[in-house]
Amino acid sequence: MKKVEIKCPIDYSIALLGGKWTLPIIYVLTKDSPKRFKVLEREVNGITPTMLTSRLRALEEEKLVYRKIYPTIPPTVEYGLTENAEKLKPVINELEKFGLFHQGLMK
Amino acid sequence: MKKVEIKCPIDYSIALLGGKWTLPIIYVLTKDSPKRFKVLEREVNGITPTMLTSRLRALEEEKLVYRKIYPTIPPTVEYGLTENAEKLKPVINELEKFGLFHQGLMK
DNA sequence: CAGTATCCCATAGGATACTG
DNA sequence: CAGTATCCTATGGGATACTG
Repeated sequence: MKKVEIKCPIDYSIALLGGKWTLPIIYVLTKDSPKRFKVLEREVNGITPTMLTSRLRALEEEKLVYRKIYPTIPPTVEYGLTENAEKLKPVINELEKFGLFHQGLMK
Repeated sequence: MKKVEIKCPIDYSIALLGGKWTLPIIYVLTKDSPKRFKVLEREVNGITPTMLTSRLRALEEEKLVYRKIYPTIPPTVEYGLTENAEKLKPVINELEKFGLFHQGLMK
């Protein structure tokens, strides 16, 4: 057991999740998934299409989000959480608890 | 990281903790606190004095770290976790678990 | 020892316009 | 609808040198 490198997974997680939009996107998907692009754009407050596309592509590569295309006219694309993303729920839950605590602390 | 008035606790936590060095600094302090500046510089791998100072000042303002100065020659300054920072342990723990899981997933 | 003072840069993120 | 294509900016972060 190398206790010394135990902080690496934390760096790793922060690199993965620490962006401005990553967890907000995942969060709205935890409440209801899958969702269409336009719905995400509306529910993730303040995000632009460019950023949304960019983050969704990354999340796909990281196997946290899947993408399903329906060849309709006009196009329909659905984004949903993968099984792997289930593992994020405790993380989100703890971040939420801490956020609430610290917000209370600072005012 | 900027101080914003964010409603969503998750956005808030990410804004607070999402930087490159914040959690690494806190993490080494969870293992043993307080620590002197030089010790932190050594244990937080890769950090520069500039960044370390910058992050420690922010963490002080956020009441997660305290600073104690001993008027010795040469100067001694100790940094330690506050009680509030205890609330971060579950967050760190979950981030660590997720990091390990996802690292395994991706290789 | 415990920092500052500068200067610099990459890139995350944003604004706007356009398309299959 | 679901994106791209451009272009641009702010700032988080880094390198180096210096000081009370």
